[in-house]
Amino acid sequence: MGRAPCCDKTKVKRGPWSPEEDSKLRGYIEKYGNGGNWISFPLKAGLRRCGKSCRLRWLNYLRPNIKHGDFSEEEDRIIFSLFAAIGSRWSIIAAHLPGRTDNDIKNYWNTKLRKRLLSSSSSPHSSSSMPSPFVNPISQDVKRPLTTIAPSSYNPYVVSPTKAPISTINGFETDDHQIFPFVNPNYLQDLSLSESNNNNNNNNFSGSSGFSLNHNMCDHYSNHNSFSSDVSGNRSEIMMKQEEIMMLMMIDNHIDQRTKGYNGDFTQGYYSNYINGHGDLKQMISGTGTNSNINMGGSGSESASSSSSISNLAENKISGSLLQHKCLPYFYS
DNA sequence: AACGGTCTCAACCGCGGATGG
DNA sequence: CCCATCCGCGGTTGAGACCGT
Repeated sequence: MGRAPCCDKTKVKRGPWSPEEDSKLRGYIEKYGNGGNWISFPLKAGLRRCGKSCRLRWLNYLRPNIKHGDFSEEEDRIIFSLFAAIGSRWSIIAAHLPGRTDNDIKNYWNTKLRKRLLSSSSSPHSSSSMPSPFVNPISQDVKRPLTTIAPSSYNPYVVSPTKAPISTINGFETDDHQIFPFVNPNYLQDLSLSESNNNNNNNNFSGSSGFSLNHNMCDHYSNHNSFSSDVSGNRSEIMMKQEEIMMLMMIDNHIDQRTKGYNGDFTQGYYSNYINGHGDLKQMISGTGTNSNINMGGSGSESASSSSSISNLAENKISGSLLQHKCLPYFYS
């Protein structure tokens, strides 16, 4: 049994609003407000519309101080940062952009920003002024799934005990030189970050500063069982959950900002708590919640001994920045 | 000019959560 | 607690605008 509709669809007008309807809606709200109840609002205001439709029209279009028109670069930057931190929480993102509605931002993301993000990932030297965290110097030298793959169709844990080369797995073709991001929601567990100087771990992708990208996926592919060997010159491929790659975006972005003297607060404590499973990733990145005040100095043997590794990453960006390594994330959807 | 494909964005839909009786 | 109602959100749709041929 489905949910009861909020109103009788046969008795209300649908589709675009006329200037007369707009005027009625605006006039009534300016005079009386919505009366605390959108459902009964149309009757009171003399509109043959669904209450939800009235609410939407008011909030997204008629309400005062709504900003229409192009987004600024600063707004782009804020959207990128917040999306990286919290995902598609459009209402929260909108709260950081006065005059913009969640619907506006959602549309803008879906039609413009996401495409820019994708094109930046396939363009090794993007000239775009927006953050380009997906820029990958070897992006022309990778394979991708040819078409959208259902998440369940790709499961190396079940299908691939023989460690087949990644290029033979569903959808990959050797000669495919394009990149297309997908999101695979299945493999959150396959990736984590840590700060370590242990380069002997085959499941680590180690930057020169001792920063490690731990991944279990490589267990499943004999030709990718060691990222450290791959980064010495050959391509690496890795499956990542969207949230994970967004985290890397944030890291790279913050490292970027640090190199420019930005007074960033995204430092080691966040990593440590993330990799130790102590905190909520979103809270850590967005700086909210109980993990927002984690001290950055580091404590305990591991973090104390590597307290400067994030700084090292910043200072040795060419060798240290994750996304400049030949480690390409694939997205699945 | 005509046509078809693509893009944009206002509007819709249905769900989850909050609230109050 | 349970249930009904409403609100707010995020995903999706589709009409019209735009663009390339």
